[in-house]
Amino acid sequence: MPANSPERKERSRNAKPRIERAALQLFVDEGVDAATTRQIANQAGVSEGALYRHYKGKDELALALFMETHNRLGEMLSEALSQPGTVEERIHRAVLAYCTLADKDWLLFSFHLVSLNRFLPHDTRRENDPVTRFERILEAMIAAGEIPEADPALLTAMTLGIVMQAAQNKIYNRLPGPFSAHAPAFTRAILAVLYQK
Amino acid sequence: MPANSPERKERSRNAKPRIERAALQLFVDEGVDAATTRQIANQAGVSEGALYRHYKGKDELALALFMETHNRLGEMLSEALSQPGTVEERIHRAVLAYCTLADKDWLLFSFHLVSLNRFLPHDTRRENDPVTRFERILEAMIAAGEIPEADPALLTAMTLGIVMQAAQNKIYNRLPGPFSAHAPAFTRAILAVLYQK
DNA sequence: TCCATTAGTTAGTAAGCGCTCACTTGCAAT
DNA sequence: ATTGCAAGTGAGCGCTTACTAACTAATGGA
Repeated sequence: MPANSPERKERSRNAKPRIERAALQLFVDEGVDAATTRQIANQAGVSEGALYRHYKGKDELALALFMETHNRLGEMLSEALSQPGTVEERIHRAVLAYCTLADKDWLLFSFHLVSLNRFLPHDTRRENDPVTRFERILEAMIAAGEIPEADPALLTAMTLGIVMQAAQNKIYNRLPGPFSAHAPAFTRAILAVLYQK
Repeated sequence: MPANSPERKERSRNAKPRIERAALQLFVDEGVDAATTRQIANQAGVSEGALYRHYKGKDELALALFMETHNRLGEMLSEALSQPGTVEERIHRAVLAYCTLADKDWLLFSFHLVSLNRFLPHDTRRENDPVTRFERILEAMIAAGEIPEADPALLTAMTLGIVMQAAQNKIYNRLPGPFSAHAPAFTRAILAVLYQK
């Protein structure tokens, strides 16, 4: 043991991103409640207190990570669908945007998907979340006679389900490869449902 | 205060079902982890210890409630799909079975749906769960030439998504009325995806 | 009627949790 | 060099939680 290196303490830098990645992994694997702040800190190679330099607490951390995807998703969907073009083109743009977002950071995306039940309030009608926005677009398409008459809420559920359940199954390792590889299939399936009968 | 009724202790009967209903409600509303044993007992009008007469602990209670739906679902799906008939008839039977199960006890069904992420292990290939069973049926249909060639895993995800996302949206009060009211629409949409292009 | 068994109650405990706080460290501006 | 501040540390605190144990009440068959 050299006398000139007496117990150097290793102090870590860039704690914030390391905490976020560790938290995401644990939140997805164990669930937000089951993942403890100590686990997160250990996994991040950081002390527990560091978490509270950047977030008010565990809940705020989880919410911030969720909202990162949620807000971005809302924007991307709105933009993809409101741009001009045929129904086919607009749907395809939306599907592609969703898939690309998923592939860009699969862990962050997974967390959003498995946490929807926790963060979306169960009763109130939200006005601006991705689902509601999508429903409004379908309503407009029906009103414009671009797709056949149908219940917009039901159409929304079914078509979103096509893509979202596929993502769920990918989390369970039921679908290999990048998610966007299936984008054309999703688009075709959605159109088949929209134009059905 | 009458002297002949000195502090009658009200002891409750039928604790087990009362505990189960209270637990379901709290599990769905707050999440399994957030719902405490005390909350469950209070909501059930029962003492906390009563829970442990019937279940080893909170986790076992939650798992039992989940499995009640999960196993039954596997059976119903298998039966509906393996009975003889056209593809249309078999799919419609399966959809109807799912919807009927949902309507018969919506709370129990909701709990199953929102808890899939907690109870389905994330990595292993399960051999006999409802999703895998459904995928095998689709494989067989493709092999028999009853539906066009396609990736069975992807078809499974997309078609299940049609119904399951609709159920999710019903939990969020986005779809009014009984769930089975939409069964014909589900069947049509699924067939549109299966026969697509 | 008696007693064995099941079902429900109550008070309590140990463990684990999120979070705080006094402290240290490195960097940037002066 | 000096200093101010943002960032990181980790022991420990207060509180909640799931669970237990000793007890009591009801049930039903011999």
